[in-house]
Amino acid sequence: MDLFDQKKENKSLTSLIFEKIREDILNGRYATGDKLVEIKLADELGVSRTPVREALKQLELDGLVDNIPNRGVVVKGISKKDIDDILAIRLSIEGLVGQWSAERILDHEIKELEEIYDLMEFYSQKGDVDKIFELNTKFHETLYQTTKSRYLEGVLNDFQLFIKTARNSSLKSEGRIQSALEEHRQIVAALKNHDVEAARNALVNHIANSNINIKNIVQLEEEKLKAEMTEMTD
Amino acid sequence: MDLFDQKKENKSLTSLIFEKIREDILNGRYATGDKLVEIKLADELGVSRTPVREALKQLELDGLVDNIPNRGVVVKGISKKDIDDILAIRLSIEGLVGQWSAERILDHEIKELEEIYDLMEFYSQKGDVDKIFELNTKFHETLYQTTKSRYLEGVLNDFQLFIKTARNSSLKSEGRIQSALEEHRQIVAALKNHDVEAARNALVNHIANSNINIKNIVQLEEEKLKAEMTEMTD
DNA sequence: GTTTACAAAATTGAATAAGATTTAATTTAT
DNA sequence: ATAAATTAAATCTTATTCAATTTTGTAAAC
Repeated sequence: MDLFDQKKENKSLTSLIFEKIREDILNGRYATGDKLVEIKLADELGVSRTPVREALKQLELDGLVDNIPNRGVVVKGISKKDIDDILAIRLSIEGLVGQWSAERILDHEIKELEEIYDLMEFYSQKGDVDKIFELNTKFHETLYQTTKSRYLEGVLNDFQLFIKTARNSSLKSEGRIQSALEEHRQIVAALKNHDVEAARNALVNHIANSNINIKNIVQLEEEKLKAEMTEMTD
Repeated sequence: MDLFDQKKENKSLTSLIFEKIREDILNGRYATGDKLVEIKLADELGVSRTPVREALKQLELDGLVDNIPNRGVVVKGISKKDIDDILAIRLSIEGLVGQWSAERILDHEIKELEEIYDLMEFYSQKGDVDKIFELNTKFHETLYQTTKSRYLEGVLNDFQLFIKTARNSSLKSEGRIQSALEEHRQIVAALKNHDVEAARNALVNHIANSNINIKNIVQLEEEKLKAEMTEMTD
């Protein structure tokens, strides 16, 4: 595989492989229960076992795989229950994001959020969903940065990544992009005024709405999957 | 070093080394900015470079060290600001712990918490502070388990570990053990009744008090340190 | 005295080999 | 057919090697 021929951005092979496998798990290429064999992955990626092992050890810490000593690693992945859990935890933290961000955000960060907002508006008019996905993720990542808390940022970035697929499908549902845009607008406005309470409310409101939407989508997709399954056996 | 002569509990060398170095960082044996050289650590621990490398990669993901490609890893550690951050985040999540625990706790888990509580009471009468530290950590770990949420559990266990030192010193302050015991009692009582609101309140109250205490201790210790520093230069 | 240049040393990154250990699968013996 | 023994497969760990990169030490140049 030529993915790793020229190393990018001064990153180690290990971290590239880590991100690749993580992506493959979160995108569903590897399903829960799949066994990840070091030498297979190494051959597949065209590297030696060493960086693969290191990446797998990191994935273990990330909770995406189980590493049973002397037996190897199996994929854990993200279940529907996991998504529910993450959404609830996220909801109970995002108020703090609003508070800290309103207190600590810098002028250039406000500008950055405004730019992302404008771009989202632009691409929503063009109907470019992929760009919107990307910008939506970036909006929240940038927001997390403004809190100046590496722990808050770390936890929420992880969560965001874990539920990425569900989040993206949810944005496709009727009218969600428009409402999300309006919610983003309110968040930015509150932050611009450094209004702690307004920022808290705007963020909690946004995440609560997002959660409802994501849960609906996950539910729908599960039912669709079930219908397909019964169709198969009929 | 004979720490790793006979491997414990079916754990890999890598994870033992990971825990050892993490412990050394959190206990202050390695200070922020210290460089961790693979071969030195390997010699020190009497193992080869490979498991040390894997452990360091895990520590990087844990946020306790920075890994700069081709330059090595340096210790990040936990600053006073980090502790403040973690306390605030913890406070905003623990309500959820109360809720989920009250909804999902099993009978045998209630018994387990009661036993830990009884033991803490016993050792507090004996004045065995180390045992109390241990039991206090165990109480909260057990509590996190009862939520049946691997993410909530994971995040909070990490946080608890990161602020372990501060938490322990805080328990030493006058009367804190007694008040903490009373708060634990209220938590268990609420959980036993599966009373969601009461559990939320009891937990938020406990964590809020704990936070105040920890902040005071951290503040005091910092001032003491500063006083010593100026004493040196006088 | 400070800076610059360059070679040497040290460290990490990655690959590979090899033996030990553990687990899983297969065969053999009863 | 079950139990025991053997074989096979995969991981764990050590060890060695080479390349790439950074750091250090030294000397020349300003």
